Amino acid sequence: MLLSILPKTHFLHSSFKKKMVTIVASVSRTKICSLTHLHSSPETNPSLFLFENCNSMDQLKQIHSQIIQKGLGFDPVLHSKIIAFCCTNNAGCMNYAHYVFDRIPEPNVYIWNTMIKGYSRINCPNDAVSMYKEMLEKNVKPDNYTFPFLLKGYTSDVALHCGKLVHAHVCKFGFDSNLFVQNALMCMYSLSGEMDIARGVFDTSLKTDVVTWNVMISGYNKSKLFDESRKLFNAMGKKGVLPTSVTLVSVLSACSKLKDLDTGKRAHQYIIGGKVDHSLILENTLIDMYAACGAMDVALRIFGSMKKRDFISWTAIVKGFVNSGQIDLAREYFDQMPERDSVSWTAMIDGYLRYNKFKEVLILFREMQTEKVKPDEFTMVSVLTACAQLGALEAGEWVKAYIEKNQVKNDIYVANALIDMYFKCGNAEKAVVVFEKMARRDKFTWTAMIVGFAINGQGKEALQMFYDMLRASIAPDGVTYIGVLCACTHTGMINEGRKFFSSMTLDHGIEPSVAHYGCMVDLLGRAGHLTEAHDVIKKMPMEPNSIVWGALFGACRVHKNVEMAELTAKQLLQLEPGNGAVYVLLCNIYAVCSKWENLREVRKMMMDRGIKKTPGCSLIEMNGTVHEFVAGDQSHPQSKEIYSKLEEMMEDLKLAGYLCNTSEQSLDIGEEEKENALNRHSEKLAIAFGLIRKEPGVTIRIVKNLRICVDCHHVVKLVSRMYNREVIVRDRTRFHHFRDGSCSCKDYW
DNA sequence: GTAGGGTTAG
Repeated sequence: MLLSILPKTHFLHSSFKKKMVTIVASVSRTKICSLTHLHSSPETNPSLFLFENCNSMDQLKQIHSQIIQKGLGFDPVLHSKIIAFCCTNNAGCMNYAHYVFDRIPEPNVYIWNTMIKGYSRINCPNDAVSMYKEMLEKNVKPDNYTFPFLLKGYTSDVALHCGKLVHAHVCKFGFDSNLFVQNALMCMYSLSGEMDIARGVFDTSLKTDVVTWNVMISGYNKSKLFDESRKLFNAMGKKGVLPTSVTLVSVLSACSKLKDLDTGKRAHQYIIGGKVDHSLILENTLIDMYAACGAMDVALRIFGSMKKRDFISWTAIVKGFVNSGQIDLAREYFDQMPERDSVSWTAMIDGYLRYNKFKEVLILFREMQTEKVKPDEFTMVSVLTACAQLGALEAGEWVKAYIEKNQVKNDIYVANALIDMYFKCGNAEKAVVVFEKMARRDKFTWTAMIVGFAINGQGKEALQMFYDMLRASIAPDGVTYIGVLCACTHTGMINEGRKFFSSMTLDHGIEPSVAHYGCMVDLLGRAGHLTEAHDVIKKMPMEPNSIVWGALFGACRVHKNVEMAELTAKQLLQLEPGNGAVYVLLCNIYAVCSKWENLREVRKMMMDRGIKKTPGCSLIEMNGTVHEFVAGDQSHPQSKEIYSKLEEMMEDLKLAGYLCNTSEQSLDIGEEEKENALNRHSEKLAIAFGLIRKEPGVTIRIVKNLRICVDCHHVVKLVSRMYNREVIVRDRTRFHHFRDGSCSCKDYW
């Protein structure tokens, strides 16, 4: 457009140098070119000087127009200069470059290269590829510069799609032994995750330099093959190739992931020895490595001696304290940070998540918003996981809406976390909606669906998912099979469970872990096959842990088998002498079988050993806030109302024929007292609170830390019918969906 | 006349 309205060019002026000075003065307020510069210049093509200080497209266009005015419009060197500016300068514009390019009758390979480089630089690999193709069509042969420029702009998609073809061209045109081209090829293969091919190029290259090694090491890091990175670092040491700071950054990052303090220290030695340049990035990776390896003293020393720190330095320290379990210290440093980006916030949020401080996660997330830091997809995964753990559906829904409204990157991790959140909040329907909308599904997606259906008592759907997964050619892993076995357990599918247990090894080569044996014991035990379950324990190739024995123990309680319970309890207490739950469960069993003498013994044992039972605790969410109740809790601000509602509720139930089931009460006390204690169970308090505060017809959702007791289970069933209220209780192992007087678990839990 | 490599989080 601009060029078409420019005046026609005339002839070459004799006093060209003088004229150019006038041009410079007139075309721009910025003095592009100084007089001294001009005086010391060659007479041949003085307009080249104009480009030296040009720093905007505006200036470039004016220079261009003057060039045309002066009749230099056909000078190939000046064209190259214009294109080079557009293709390499930050202010450059590729559309303008292409415009000029199209007006060159026969561009040489240098100009083609520059155009390719330009498109790569602005991350338009497809345009770069088009240029390359056009160049071949015009019979211009690529040279050794062409391929590094072309490959530089590749994204992983383009690399996967046409990387190998370009590699073939490299060989065809005879550049496969050019060092720069080889390095570019390796870099391209690393990008598409094809490290084996990258390694092939590396191994066959006759000439290498330190960049070659750096490309390979960072490539292995990209593919999370940190052990290979370390091996290459060792190998380059043996070959006498000196690492640069780039090498060390990659190697230290790998050491951080591998928690390899020894290699990390060796890398550090190069820095101490002054063999490489210091940089902020290098210091940050050093801190990260020491912090990840638990050497917080060294990490802090480096941190303290740094002249300049950025939020990555601070975040590395916060993360280090999180790793070492010092969450309060992590918070102290976090609070002191002069600046925090979303990564810093996520590090702290993730810290709370890892130490099961889920409420703190939500609080911190809210704070993050008041500070106007935009959360990213990593933050969302952590927050959604916390919502899942809390069973906080409202908060989870809010996060989902936030993601959509703020266009946070909705990747496969976020979708997987959403599925998990919905299932752990007892909402299978919405989990399915997320699942169906996903463009890509991985092993974790399918496993989340299988486990999700399983814990929600939808065994058939879980197994259907498993078959769909196999049909989609996604290989299951050990965790997938935990879900499959769990689905069989929760719905009493014993034969299917047996079948899957053997097929996991036979068909998929997955060796059962202790957890899988635990599932089998649970499956058989719950169904009443106590002896067979015990046989599984006896025959398993590894030492049974407390979870395995615990599964059998639970089965003994359900099936009232005192003898095996005692045998199991003995094993359990050997493994975990301080586990209060075992004593409590043993008391329960004695109570169910009215063995009061034994019960008293166990209680005495508990007293002597100072063992306390884990207090039952129930959570209920109200308008995004999580309320927590423990048995007999009176700390809630609405406590009075809650207790009177609870009393009213129990009266209503009694009128409807409810009889208190105190059989599981281990206390050797009077019936009335037992009943009283039962009535104060945390889930009953939470339900009473829910009935007061939640509108009629709104589902009441409760999350309990322990297994729901027989009496509470019975009560909730009646509540669901009498008040026409859907109640969903998530206990330690699974969900109970109560509707119209019955429970999804079919009383099998 | 033009080339290549790096840090933090699931």
